This record gives sequence, structure tokens and C-alpha cells, in this order.
Amino acid sequence: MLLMDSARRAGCSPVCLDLSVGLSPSSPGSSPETTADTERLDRPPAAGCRVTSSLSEDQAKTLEARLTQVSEENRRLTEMIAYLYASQVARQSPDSSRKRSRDSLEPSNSSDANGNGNGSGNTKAEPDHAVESALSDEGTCRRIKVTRVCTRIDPADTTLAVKDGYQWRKYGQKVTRDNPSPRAYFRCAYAPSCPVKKKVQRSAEDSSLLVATYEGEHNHPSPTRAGELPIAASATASGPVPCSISINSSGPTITLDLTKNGGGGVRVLDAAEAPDLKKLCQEIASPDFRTALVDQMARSLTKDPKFTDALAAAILQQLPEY
DNA sequence: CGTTTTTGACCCGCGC
DNA sequence: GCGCGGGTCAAAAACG
Repeated sequence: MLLMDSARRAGCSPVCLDLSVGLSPSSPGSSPETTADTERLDRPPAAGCRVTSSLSEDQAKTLEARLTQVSEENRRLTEMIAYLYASQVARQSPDSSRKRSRDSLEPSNSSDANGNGNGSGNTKAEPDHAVESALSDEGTCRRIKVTRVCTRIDPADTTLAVKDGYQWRKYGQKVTRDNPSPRAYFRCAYAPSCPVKKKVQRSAEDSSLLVATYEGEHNHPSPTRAGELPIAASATASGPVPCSISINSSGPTITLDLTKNGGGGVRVLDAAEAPDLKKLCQEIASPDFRTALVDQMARSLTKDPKFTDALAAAILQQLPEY
């Protein structure tokens, strides 16, 4: 979110803040906020598509100029992301790592997959699953998975409820120093057999953003999502939504913004899981990721009325007049 | 009446 | 040793 703001301040359109970050220029990707127009600009038409061939020379030049501009903005944002990411990693203090290493001594269930249930569950009627991130700890005997999920909520909503498909029991609430809004502590309802805990707190910067931090992994299926894949697997399977990339100011986390469509999980990485940006980019550039991304983009675009309208208009132009 | 939530007290690690 | 702050406990209250 901050990055998006920064991008706007820097005069960049959020349109180009896409997943082509760190990838080859041909990599597909777009923000959910991307308009149909830009979407067509970002990518050359597929083979056999006759749309561009019907454009006038002026239109072609305009489009080309626009493409150049978008590419330039993309490049600048890529650099910005890399810079911010590096800064965030550098800011990781020894304190925080010590704290997390202490956490890692807590009981954890590492035997099964990442059982974090979020994504399709979602909060409120509006499925506005905004940001996810994952933290993993290594270097100790045991390993506890820490996942951060941000959900867009109504600022007036005072309940710290994140409907993620699992049942939770609240066991405490505390006002923390760095945030005026209270932090709620939840344990999985299947405790003590399931050791997962979560902390939920509004973002200090954006009260409409609810930040849930999950610790540990569920050792049971979600009561409401039985049969579905756990987060990490589903993220790859369903594919990440075309999304903007932001950097969570609260920590060294690269987040993927699902603000618009919230249509599924997303592979998320942070400093602990992705030691450097290169690794992150390699992951994003993987064939599976790309395939899932293309699939998700197609689904997203077909849901976008602007896109369908533009497509219909383009098709209409190609129809012979009778 | 059983379950869940609330909330003040308590515990523990850390820095000074 | 003391204070601070985050995390947890557990009794009381609220809820269905």
C-alpha cells in the first residue's frame, strides 16, 4: 500500500505495478486495477489476433508511446521495490530475530503441509482479502511458520474477527505500545492438539486494515474448507491473482495486493523465506507460477466489465457491416 | 447451563 | 534489581 502511494507520489500510475517485476519483459502480469486498455497495451496481441492490424498509424504510435511509458514506469517501480525490499531486510534488527528464534522453540507441527486457512473464507460480505505474507524461521532445531494476513475491513468495525475458515478461541487482548488499537490473541479451537495461534490487530497506519499473524501450522483440515489445499499449496495451485506488489511498512515483508478480486490464495514471500530478491524473482518466474498467473489473469479479466466492454467493442469493430 | 468472551492480574524475557 | 512490554492465565460476565 505504501509502495502504491509512493508510486503515485512519484508520478507513476499504479497500472504498471505488476508482477513483471524482476522478470523478463515478456512476462505477463497486471494489477487488478489495470484497465482493459492498459492490459492490451502491456502485452502484444496473441498470434492471429487482428485487432492491432486494424489500428490507424496514429493509434499505433499512441499505443507504442503508451507502451514505452508503461514499460518505463514498470522499470522504475521495479527498482523502487528492489530498493525498499533491501531496506526492509537491512532493517531487520537482531532483536527481532532473537524474538522469533524464541518463538521457534515453541511446539510446532511441522509434519503436515502449511495448514493456514485463509483465502476463500474471508472477512465480511465483501471478500476483500488484501495482503498476505509469510514468515518462516530457520536456523533452530524446530521451525515455526509465521504467516501474516492483512484483510481490508470496515474502519467502523471494531471486531477483530478474521474469517479464515478455522475456528478460533480468543484468550486475551492487549493494547500494545506501538499501536493504539488493541491486539487480540486467538488459539485454534482444536487446541491443545492444534498449536496454532493468531494475533489480530488493526494496522497502525491504516485502521481499515486488519493484520492477522498466524503462528504455527494447523494439523487438521479447516472445518469450512475441508478438501481444499492449504495456503502454500493452494497458492501455487490456484495461482496468484494478478496483483500489485507492495511492501508492508510494518516489517520486512513483500506483499501481494489482492485488493480487487481476492480470488484465491497467493504465494507470499518475505525476507526469511526469500533471502534475496533474486530468489523471489526466480520463484515468480517459475513455469508453474506463470501458468497459474496467466490462468488467474484470464479469469480476473473476464470478470472485469471494463475489459469485457472493451473486448466487445473491439469485436464489434471487426464485424463486417451488413 | 455449557460455552465463549472479556479483562485485570500475572509471568517472563529483556534492557538499563 | 527494577521497570517495561508482550504474551498468557483465569475468574467473571455475557451469550445462546
